[in-house]
Amino acid sequence: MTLAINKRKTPRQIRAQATVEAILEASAHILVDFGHGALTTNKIAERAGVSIGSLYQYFPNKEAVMTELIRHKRSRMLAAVDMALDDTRSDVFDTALDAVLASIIQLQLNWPRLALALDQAEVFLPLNDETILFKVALNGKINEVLGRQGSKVSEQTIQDVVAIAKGMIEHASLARETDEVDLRRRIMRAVIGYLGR
Amino acid sequence: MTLAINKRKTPRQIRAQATVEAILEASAHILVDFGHGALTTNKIAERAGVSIGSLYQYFPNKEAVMTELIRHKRSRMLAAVDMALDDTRSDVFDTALDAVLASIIQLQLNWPRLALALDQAEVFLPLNDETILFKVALNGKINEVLGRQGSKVSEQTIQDVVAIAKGMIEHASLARETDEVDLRRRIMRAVIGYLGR
Amino acid sequence: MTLAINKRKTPRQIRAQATVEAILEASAHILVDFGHGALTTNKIAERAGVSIGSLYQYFPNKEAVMTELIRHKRSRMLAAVDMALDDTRSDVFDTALDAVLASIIQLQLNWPRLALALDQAEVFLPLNDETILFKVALNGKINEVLGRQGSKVSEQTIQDVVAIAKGMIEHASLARETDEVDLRRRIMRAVIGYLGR
Amino acid sequence: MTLAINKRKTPRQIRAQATVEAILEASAHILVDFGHGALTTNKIAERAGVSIGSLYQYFPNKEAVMTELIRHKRSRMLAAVDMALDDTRSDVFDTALDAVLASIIQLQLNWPRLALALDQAEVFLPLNDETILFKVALNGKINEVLGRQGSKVSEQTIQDVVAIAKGMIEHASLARETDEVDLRRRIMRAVIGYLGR
DNA sequence: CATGAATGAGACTTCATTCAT
DNA sequence: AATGAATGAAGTCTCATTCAT
Repeated sequence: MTLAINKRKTPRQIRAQATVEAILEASAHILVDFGHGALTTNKIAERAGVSIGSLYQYFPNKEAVMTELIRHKRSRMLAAVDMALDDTRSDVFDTALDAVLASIIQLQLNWPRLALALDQAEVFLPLNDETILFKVALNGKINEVLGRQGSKVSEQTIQDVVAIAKGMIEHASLARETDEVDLRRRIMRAVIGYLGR
Repeated sequence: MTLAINKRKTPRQIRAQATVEAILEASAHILVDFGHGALTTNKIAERAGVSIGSLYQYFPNKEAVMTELIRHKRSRMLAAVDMALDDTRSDVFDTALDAVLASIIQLQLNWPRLALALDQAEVFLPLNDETILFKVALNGKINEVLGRQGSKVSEQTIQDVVAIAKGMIEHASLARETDEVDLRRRIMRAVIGYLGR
Repeated sequence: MTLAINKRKTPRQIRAQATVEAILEASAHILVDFGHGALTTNKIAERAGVSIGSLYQYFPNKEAVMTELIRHKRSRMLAAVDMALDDTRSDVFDTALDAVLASIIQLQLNWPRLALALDQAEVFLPLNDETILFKVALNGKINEVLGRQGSKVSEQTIQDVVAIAKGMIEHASLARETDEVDLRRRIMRAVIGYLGR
Repeated sequence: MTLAINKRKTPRQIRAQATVEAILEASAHILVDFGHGALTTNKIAERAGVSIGSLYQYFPNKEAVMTELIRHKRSRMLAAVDMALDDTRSDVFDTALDAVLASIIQLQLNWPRLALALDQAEVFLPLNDETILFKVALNGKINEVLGRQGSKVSEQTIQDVVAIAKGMIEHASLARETDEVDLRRRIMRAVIGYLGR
């Protein structure tokens, strides 16, 4: 039992992993193509090429699928921000912020419909521990970026910066903007303006 | 005309008008108390103290109830902005912007749950003519405010300002902020910063 | 009370009569334009320019409206047959049959959709006394026509002749035939052939 | 292909096939026992000993159940006519017509109420491709029968023969006739008389 | 484990009919 | 009488979930 923990995945586990991913991918596609209202467990299973019974083998209920989708999105976002921070050779504030914004924007504008759908779904889900943890983690990273500016920033400031960026990125998604560079420039302007130089 | 599109029948008697209002009020309460997922026509009718048949006498379907709710919210918002602009004796930019923000914030923080629920619902509804008209009208008013600053502003700028304010207000709603004055101050800072002096 | 029975209709009665007729006419139009499935009491009242309450003033229920429509159709049919028989100067069998068929065909092909709809409705209604009386009356008249042929005819023969004519006329309705003369000729052929000269 | 049009899902397991048959049988029984107006999806499912969900697993809507019933009836009719034609050793016209009539009459008088109900339902359904194909197929077979008479017959003649037979058989159904032999004799008389030797 | 048939609560909606005004 | 607002039983259909095979 315990011995197996760190062992390479058995074929069974590999297949299970593939099934889970097929289900998540199918869900994302349905959200993108037909919207939230068309996301039913039967359609997900069908599109994933899996039986409905199998879906319930891996997810206790429909909400769990959505939750997992959101979890993935959050992971990608945190990872993207981390990578942006690592990539940033200089510790210059502007460069770091720019890099972080670029990574987030890219994430959102890549599949704007999916991103918007997940944004919506997030509101449906109860404000659970996981959500709080994510926000704490993200705010921590943003804090790190803003810290490079020199002065200390308050929690409120961090939240405001996130709110500003989120508002502008979501609007860009809805407006089907595609010019990521321009969007980033405008968000930079808003954030820096807000921070008051 | 436009108003009648989603109506099945225009109430002629006072009683009918009361029924329509009861339905809308009940819908708002359910949204606030239990959220979007609990909003069913039967529950609405029950809470409104009205038969399900009466609901369908005045609304062709469930979506129409939501639409009407959104329509009301938009009307209130435009009216509030108008009033803010009228009230502003001076033509000073800052004062006008402050007044407009105050009125909008007040609307949103008054019933934050309802406002958030309607924000969500708005995304579900297709971007129909009515939505476009509302955005044009709102942007026009914001343009008027920003114009008092002296220089001309682009459509993009207007949209960005709206996006910034919307993002910050929605975040405040979610965070259950209650200090409207502070929120307004921070939004002012972001907007003025974005506009660049 | 009793004194009034034979008096000229009062204005009130005249208005009532007009309402009843408006209702029946509206029903016929709806049947013709939208079919049986679209015939609802509210639509009837609306199209008749009458309130739903008034409809129920004159008809105890929806079925009664249909029944009255069928009653009218039957009256027209019996009257048409009577007239055809009266008009026929000669007592020659062929001429009489031809005249009767002409009148019935004309009735059916005039508003084929209404006629078909009423044919259908007839089957829905229970086989009541009125229906039996109508059939007896019609068969009596057909018997009279067939009698002019010389020999006596059985009840079975009468029914068969009616069935043949009804089958052919209904098919002509469905097939949207318009050549009444040709249809009559073919029915004559079938009936005379059946009677065996 | 054509068969699948109104099907939601083709049953793969024996259990599923049984469900579909139970639904159709229940529908037929309800039509026979209570008539068209009592045929509701809930009653069908209940009588079939199946959940309402199962009904909708195999039929997209209520109309599809009726359609399938009619489809079955048509299949039985075409098969019966084919068998009658095959059985008829001699190519004598009278014998062939007699055999065909016998098979059709037998079908209709077997469950007269069901047959009548389906006749009615047929009129409700739009004259779709399937209906046209059926009529063409049936007329083709009748043409074959009539052709054995020697002379060529027109399309009009075929239709008239079908209309005569249909009219008489339906009347026999309604009149609860049970003497199939006599009915066949009378129809033969009408058809042969119409054809005029 | 996988499959997919089956389930059934419950959502939306219609429409014949009633009744206060 | 006329009006039309209101009623609510009942019908159609969906979809998350279970369970026998």
